[in-house]
Amino acid sequence: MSDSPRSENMLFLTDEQLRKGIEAMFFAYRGFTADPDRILKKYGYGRAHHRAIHFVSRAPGTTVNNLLSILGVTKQSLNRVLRSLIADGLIESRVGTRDKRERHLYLTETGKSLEAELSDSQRERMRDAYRKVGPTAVSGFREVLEAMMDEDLRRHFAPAKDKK
Amino acid sequence: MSDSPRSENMLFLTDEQLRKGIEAMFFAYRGFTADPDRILKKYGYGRAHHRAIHFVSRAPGTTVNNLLSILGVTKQSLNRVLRSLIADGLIESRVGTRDKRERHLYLTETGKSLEAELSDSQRERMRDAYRKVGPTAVSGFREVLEAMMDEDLRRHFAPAKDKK
DNA sequence: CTTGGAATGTCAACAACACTGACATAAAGT
DNA sequence: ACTTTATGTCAGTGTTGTTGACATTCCAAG
Repeated sequence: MSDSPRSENMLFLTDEQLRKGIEAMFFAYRGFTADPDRILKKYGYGRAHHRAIHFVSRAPGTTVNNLLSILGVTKQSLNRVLRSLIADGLIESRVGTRDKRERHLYLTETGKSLEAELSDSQRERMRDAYRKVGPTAVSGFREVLEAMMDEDLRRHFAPAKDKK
Repeated sequence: MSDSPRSENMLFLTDEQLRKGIEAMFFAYRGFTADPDRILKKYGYGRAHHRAIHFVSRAPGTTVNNLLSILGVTKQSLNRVLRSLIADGLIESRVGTRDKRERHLYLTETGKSLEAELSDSQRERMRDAYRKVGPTAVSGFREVLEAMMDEDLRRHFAPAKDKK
């Protein structure tokens, strides 16, 4: 391998290419959060509320502790957000039946409707982007994202991926 | 095309697939910023400082106004960050020669060294992810990201892409 | 030349949301 | 009984966004 047969395949690993990837990530994430941010502002909420709503919607009945480990914030920080969502009637907190220390979280009808409004807007942007580039690019996109996550995050993300 | 030959190619546009893409974006971005965040904390800086340093490094001599339109924040917000970076001797602000209202920004040697430390760590993560998935996936990744940006952001991002 | 507006940047005050630390309560496990 | 776990709360702090007010500089119309 004197002439390094792989070298032509490694051009995407130059510092310049990587810098472009970094900036693309920055700008894309901004675009990605722009629509929900606009909607949230109407209701006086922020991104933290969106994340809580999203993951409660994805896993109804989840506990506060579950949410904490997924979101990776402190309980004080999460609690401030949950308190306002519960007070406003978007999230319902039920004391656990088996373990009464736990609080299980559910979206109310109002909560579901905000969740739908938020995820519709975000899905629409993602759908537009996906449609533009086609399934092959999308699959590459997902591969890179998963490779970029921390290992412990991947666990939360795709727990049922081994059914291949 | 009575049986819709494209339908099998549209499976990646289901709500479930889109939701997964949304979450992947969330988790990947967190991993993406984790390393720089750790480094920045050592010096008492935050993400805003990173962004300022990054774009000053990319375009030395840029003006505050330029930076504002790229970063999409208010000038007051940027100014606080710039002030501390200038006070700490990481960025140098030179009054414009042609237009004395403008301030042109440059990294000092100290600034360059922090920039290198930050971008090295971020590039390393991106390089690892890229290596894992290969050039085809990377190209798809970049395509989706660019499609997901806002149009006005894409302008800042790839101004010299027409040399095809 | 002067005056007034536009562009550029700075300072001050405030809000959102993350953090740490300390503490309270209730329930479960040993 | 004692410890651990799950949750919630209070107080304080830091980063980063916001708006408002203001200073400086440039430029162009009178």
